[in-house]
Amino acid sequence: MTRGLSTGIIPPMNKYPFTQIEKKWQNYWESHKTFKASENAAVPKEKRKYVLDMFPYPSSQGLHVGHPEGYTATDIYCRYLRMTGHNVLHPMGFDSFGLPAENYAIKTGTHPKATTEDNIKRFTRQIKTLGFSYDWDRQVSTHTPEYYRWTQWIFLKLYEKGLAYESETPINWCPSCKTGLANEEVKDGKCERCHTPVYRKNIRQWVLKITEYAERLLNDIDKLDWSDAIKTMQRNWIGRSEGADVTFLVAGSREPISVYTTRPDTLFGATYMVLSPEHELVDKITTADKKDAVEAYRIQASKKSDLERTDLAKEKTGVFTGAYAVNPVNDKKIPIWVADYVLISYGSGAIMAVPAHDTRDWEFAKKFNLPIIEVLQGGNVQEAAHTGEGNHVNSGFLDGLGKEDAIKKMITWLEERKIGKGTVNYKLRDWIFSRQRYWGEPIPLVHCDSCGIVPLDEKDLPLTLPDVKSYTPTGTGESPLAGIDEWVNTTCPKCGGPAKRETNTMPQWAGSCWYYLRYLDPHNDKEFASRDKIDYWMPVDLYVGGAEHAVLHLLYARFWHKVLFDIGAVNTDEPFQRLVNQGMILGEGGVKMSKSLGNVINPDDIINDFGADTMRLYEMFMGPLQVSKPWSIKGVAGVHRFLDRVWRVSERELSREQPPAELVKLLHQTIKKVSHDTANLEFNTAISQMMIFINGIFKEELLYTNLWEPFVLLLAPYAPHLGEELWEKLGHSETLAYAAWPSWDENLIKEDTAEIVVQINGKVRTKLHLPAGTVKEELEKTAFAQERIQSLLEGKTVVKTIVVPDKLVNIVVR
RNA sequence: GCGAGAGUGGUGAAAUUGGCAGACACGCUAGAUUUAGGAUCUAGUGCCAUACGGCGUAAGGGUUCAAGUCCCUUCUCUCGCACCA
Repeated sequence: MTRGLSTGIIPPMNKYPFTQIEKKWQNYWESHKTFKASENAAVPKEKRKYVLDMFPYPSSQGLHVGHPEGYTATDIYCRYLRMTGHNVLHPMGFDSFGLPAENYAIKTGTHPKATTEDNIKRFTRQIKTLGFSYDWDRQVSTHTPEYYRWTQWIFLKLYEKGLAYESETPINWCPSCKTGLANEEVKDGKCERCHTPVYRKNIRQWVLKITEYAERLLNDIDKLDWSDAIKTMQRNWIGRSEGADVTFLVAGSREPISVYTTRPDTLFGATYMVLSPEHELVDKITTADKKDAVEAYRIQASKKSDLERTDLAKEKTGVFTGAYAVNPVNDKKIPIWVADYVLISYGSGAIMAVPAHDTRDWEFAKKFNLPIIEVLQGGNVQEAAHTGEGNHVNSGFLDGLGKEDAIKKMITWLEERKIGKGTVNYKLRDWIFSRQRYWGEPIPLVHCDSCGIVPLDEKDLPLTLPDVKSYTPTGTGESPLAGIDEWVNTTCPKCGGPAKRETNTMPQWAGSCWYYLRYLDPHNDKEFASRDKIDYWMPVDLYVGGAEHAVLHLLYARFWHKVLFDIGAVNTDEPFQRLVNQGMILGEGGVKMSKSLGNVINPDDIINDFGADTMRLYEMFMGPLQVSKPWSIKGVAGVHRFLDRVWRVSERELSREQPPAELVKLLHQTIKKVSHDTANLEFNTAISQMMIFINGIFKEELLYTNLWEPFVLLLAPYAPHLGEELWEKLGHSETLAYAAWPSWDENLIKEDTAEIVVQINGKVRTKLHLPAGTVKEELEKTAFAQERIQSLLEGKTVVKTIVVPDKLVNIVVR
């Protein structure tokens, strides 16, 4: 027996044979296909539920304790739904393209497919040992050609709609992963995956026009039943702002420069302009004598990583181009500078600087001695930028106006003269969609010398990944696919002439953008999913997963779904109606679980020592699903003790007699509480109530069937193996997975006596036990009649008395 | 800096609408049992006080008969964004 070695503590003696029980029922469910879902037309729409887990990346580390948290929550909920008469779709699959398998391939030469499929096997086994009620016949893995055929198909639709384009603009380059990254994959200027600082690099990229959907992605957030935290994050990420584009002309050359500003009303205070170092006009406008200085500055700026560029924000840098622009409102000549505090990627990459009322411009102006002109009253602009409200001054036709009016008036003025217009801007940028790596979906396009870019014909999908000799990225901006001549060289689908395949692959997010649709019809080889099945199940009723996907996966998937909606392929414009983010499970003591701290818990060990039911129950008992909470092996043992007690109770002699009224009441209270809490995903308090129930009947010698049968059904979604075993012990031959959920009788729950708290000035002085429903007058009378109350009231004046039936009497005295 | 969320015993936490703060569990204390037990059972366990009683939900203020819950100020922590013009 090696039991106990793995978790480091000796587990309680195995009083209930969880190992055998769990194996037995897992086999039963699998062989009976107990949880197979089908599209039964007789079930009305509101009784169909699609409950989805975020599918895992099958890493080589296997499952960690964070995975079962969300999976257990949805599993309990699904089992509850089935027992309450719902048709439930609950699938699982794998997000199986990704860098770790490829990096491993570079190191060892093992094909990522082999690693990935081994890991999938391991994950599947681990997930199955937890007894989740997935319909495994619907499992999908995004790396299989049967799956990515349709990922490519959707890409072609995006391309057809003009939502995919090639671009050479600078992108975030991770030198360690040797690939470009989307903005969403950069955190604090570092690669989200490997924490290497990223820098900007010009690479030919495929980009998806997510910005075209920015407004809808923003507005439709309101329709979603998601946490405010995630909704706010998405809104901030989209970052809508209203303002104006204003065109300045370069003095002399009359070259137009467009700037975006949210404060066109401060135009009279614009004392200089700034172009970002990457701005295309820099070369054109820089005067001969400044060429060297400007060029040096641009080179210096381009070498900075994003991290350096933002971290060194305290000290503004910049260089004068020698050129001047004309401020269109007053025809004043203002100098044009180049500075890296202006970003090429936002607005037009150029700004009008209003140092009096913008902190960044103020700092810059102070450093380089540029004029500061106050146009809003209320501060001392020589001392600090005044960014608050104020009436306009020094602003010609805007003088005396407040912010709102002045903005409106200025926009009208600009529009009349055709030198500007009101516009909306977004922080959201287009989604850089190609990766210079091997292990991803090939992009189904070819480059033809005579026809240009030509999409593959749908019937030629999937375009499969060829085998390569070396997985090492070239690092020059081409994927390892570029080295496979026989794959790269092809013929043009349009003209039949020689052509080259696109060698970039799709980012990992591609497959997860639509997997919830493939579950609906995973074996369909005619369509990505049949419309009937989409109509039957969509949208997803409940989606549970970690908050780390707040702006990546969840925004991308919403975008693709809207595109699919627009081409008439799906029935809803949002995929995930309700979203719940589970909290993180921390190590003992509240620190993060990490390999370096050696505090990572392997679910296999817990299952070996305590059983899957204990593992499930413990993770739900720790606290509310949505919050982070620390692991405690003592807590695991405590929950195991509870299940052990349940088992021991079940071994008592069964009695068909009517149980004592007190216990019937306890049962009905328990049914009510567990029903309510399970429906609301408040599993921790539901478990507490079941513990209270067991504590209540534990003292009895007999086990009353009338109490036990309903309780077993309540427990079953939480501890399904034990539930089935106890159900069988009660003489049932069929699974309880579809047994009717117990109902409660409100009359049996009612207490017949109420404990009434008697307070004086809000402090509890005594308690009364009176029949429930006793009228106010009677309560008040009884309260005042109490000896203790009488003595405490001596010498005091009663100001008033508040009576809450069945709750309290509060006597206010002076 | 901006945005969002959270602060309750020794620990994880609970508390429909403002109505007995701390359910349930861990840990701890004492006892029972001796069946190898770190198993099981019983009782106790917010803090101060021998007691009467008092004090307690980050701190301070407010509304109210009554506040963990509502309002204001401050502090701390977590998460997200971060020169977004």
